[in-house]
This record gives sequence, structure tokens and C-alpha cells, in this order.
Amino acid sequence: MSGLSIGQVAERTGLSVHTLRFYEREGLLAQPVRRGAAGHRVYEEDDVDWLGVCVRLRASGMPLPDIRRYTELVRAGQGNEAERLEVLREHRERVLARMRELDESLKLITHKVAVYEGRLGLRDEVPDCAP
Amino acid sequence: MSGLSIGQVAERTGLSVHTLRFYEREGLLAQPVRRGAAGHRVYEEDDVDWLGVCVRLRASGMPLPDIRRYTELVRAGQGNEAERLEVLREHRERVLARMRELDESLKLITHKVAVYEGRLGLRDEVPDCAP
DNA sequence: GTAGAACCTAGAGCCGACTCTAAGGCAAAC
DNA sequence: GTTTGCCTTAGAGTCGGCTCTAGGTTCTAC
Repeated sequence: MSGLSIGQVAERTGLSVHTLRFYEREGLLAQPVRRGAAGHRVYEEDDVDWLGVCVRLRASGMPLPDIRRYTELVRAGQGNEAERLEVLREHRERVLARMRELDESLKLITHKVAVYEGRLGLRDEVPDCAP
Repeated sequence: MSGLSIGQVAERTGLSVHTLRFYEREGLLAQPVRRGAAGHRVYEEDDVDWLGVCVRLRASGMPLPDIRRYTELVRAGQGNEAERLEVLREHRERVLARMRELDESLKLITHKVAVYEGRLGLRDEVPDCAP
């Protein structure tokens, strides 16, 4: 039915065709990609969906080896849900930690922005206390 | 007065001595580091403070060239506060954008965690709706 | 005075994640 | 029939940010 070319999948996922081939080599695809007459890759909608998940995981900083591991678990089928859950939970913790770290840094940056705004008379008051 | 060795600064900042020398080459130090008798670097408390800022900026994802630029502005002294403010504001926007992105991804991950917890009977209810 | 730790420089190496190149195949449009 | 454009592979190159090596000097403790 569907049957998408690598270029179409690139457009839909926001990944480049180079990256799509690279991800495939890296084992990030849940199913092996079908090949058309001329050896061209033929993707299904499922692949696009899965790649969407991969993109989100990457965007949240999950390293490729971890995504591969998760992919392998999914590919292996039912029975390893506990392991999948562990991978996801660990990653969630890392994301939360990263967000806390960003929030910490944000405080410093926001403070400095306020200080400079004060110095430039863009603000009425300049507390400029401690750190 | 103080006068700290590179090793001491490494300990205080959490950076390695390698990284400290690297950062210096990259122009991330607000003042040139003094050298002791044998050519050894002698840092001041100010340097540690400044490096602390650099560490926070790095932790929030500011690229080294941007930190260098900001450092140069600080080094140049008064009169360029508007430019410093611009650098900081731009970076703050990027940090906020990054946090929003992480939050987006977090939603997916949390949803998947909930789904697997449900499947494993670790939860009473499993909504498992849309995405 | 000698062992071991800490320092110096210049420059090479590494890692993750792409990103691109070269050389070529096939198919539709003109 | 050739140009255009999308596809193929294997493998090389890039980039940011460290991280380490080699070869040498100097400080600290015993």
C-alpha cells in the first residue's frame, strides 16, 4: 500500500537521507526495510512512526546505543517489557536531571540579564545581591 | 595573595587540568594567568569565580565560541554592557527553547513508561490513548 | 640527593553523531 | 538518446569538546 521512498521519509521525519541510512546501519529500525525493484529502500508508515519516536528520544539526549538497545527489545517482541521499562525510566531520570541542570544555569543567566538590564537603566530596580 | 596551582583550580572547578589549559588556549579566561617562578600557572580566586561562570554556561549548552565572545566583552571593560546583555538574552532564549524541547520529549517518555507499567500490572489503570 | 608528584608545551587522538564524496544504476521527461 | 533526478554502496571527512601523549622541568618529602 503505502511504500515510501527514502526521500519521502526524510521529508516526513525531518531527518536527512544520509541520516536515515546511517540510522539503519546503526540498527535503529524496528523492522528491516523492504527493497524495491532497483534495490531502493521502501518504507512503511510504521517506519515513519518509529523514526518519529527515535527523533524524540534523540532530541531528549538519548545516545544512539541506548536507542538501539531499546529498538532491539521492541524488535524481539513481547516478553521483555520490564527491560523496556527500565531503559525508559532510566532515560526519564536523565532527562529530568538535565532539566534541573538547565534550570540551575538559567537562574544564573537570568540574574545576569537582570543585572545588565539594571545597569543599562532598562529596569527600575537592581537588587544585584549575592551570586 | 591567594595564588592557586592549576591542580587546585581543577579541584575547585571540577574541570581537569587538561581542560583548564584547553580553556585558556580557547580564550575563556577573563584575565591572563600569572606565571610563577618555574613557569607554572598561578590562578587567583577571581579566576575560579569566572571559571565557575564558564562551567555554568557550558552546562547550559553555550558553545565555546560564544563563551569566548562573552569573555572578550567582559575583558574589554565597561561600555559594552548592551552587547553582553544581548549575548546573555540570546542564550537564555536557547536554554528556554531547549527546556521546552526536553519537556515535549518527556511527555512521550512518561506516556510510554505509563503504558509499560500498565502492561506489567504496576498500575491500576492504563489510559493508553492517542500518541 | 633522590623518588615521586605536579607542572610545562606542542601536538596528536578520541568520541558521538552526523555529513559528505565518489562512482555508479535506473527511470521518466524532453 | 541524453539530461535530470533520485536512488545505491563503501568509506572518508567534519565538528565540537575535550583528553591524552611525549618529552621535559620543577617542587616536596624523606
